[in-house]
Amino acid sequence: MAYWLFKTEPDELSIDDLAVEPERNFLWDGVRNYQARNFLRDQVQLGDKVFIYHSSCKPPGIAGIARITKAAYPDPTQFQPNSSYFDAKSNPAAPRWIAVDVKFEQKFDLILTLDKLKKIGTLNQMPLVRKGNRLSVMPVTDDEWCTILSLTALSNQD
DNA sequence: GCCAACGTTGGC
DNA sequence: GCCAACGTTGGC
Repeated sequence: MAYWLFKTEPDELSIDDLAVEPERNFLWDGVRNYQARNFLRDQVQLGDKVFIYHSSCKPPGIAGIARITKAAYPDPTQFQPNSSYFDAKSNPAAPRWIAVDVKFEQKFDLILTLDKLKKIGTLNQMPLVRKGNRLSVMPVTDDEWCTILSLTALSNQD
């Protein structure tokens, strides 16, 4: 089993949205970046755990955990003309964009803010904390996963 | 709302 | 294949 971090704008889909329907498998769609797509297509597997990161909000940070409940399949929104994710150049015979399904696992009591993550030296290899980073699907190492979990445990005691 | 950083596009 | 122009991301 591997670990990941997925970015989402909470206006679109938040950890709270997942938590409201904890048994539902949510389509994780709209990934339109090749590096992120390649991770989804080639490496994300059923059962993997995912940090859900809220971006473009105050404060940005990791809000909780989800689990992969369906591995790579064609993102249906690329073929839906009225979707904002529609891609006229994608061919149904060879779909360009990939989706997965996720399911709620856990919401952190407190959001683990980007500001706090940046202060942890051992996390400085994560693309997330790098200036200008835009990768919306990224791998998380075992060590990083454990470090981040320990931070939530600490912050939740405060 | 600003803008730096980055990825993509398309002319050449 | 280069690279300027453009559009998007996402923190601030």
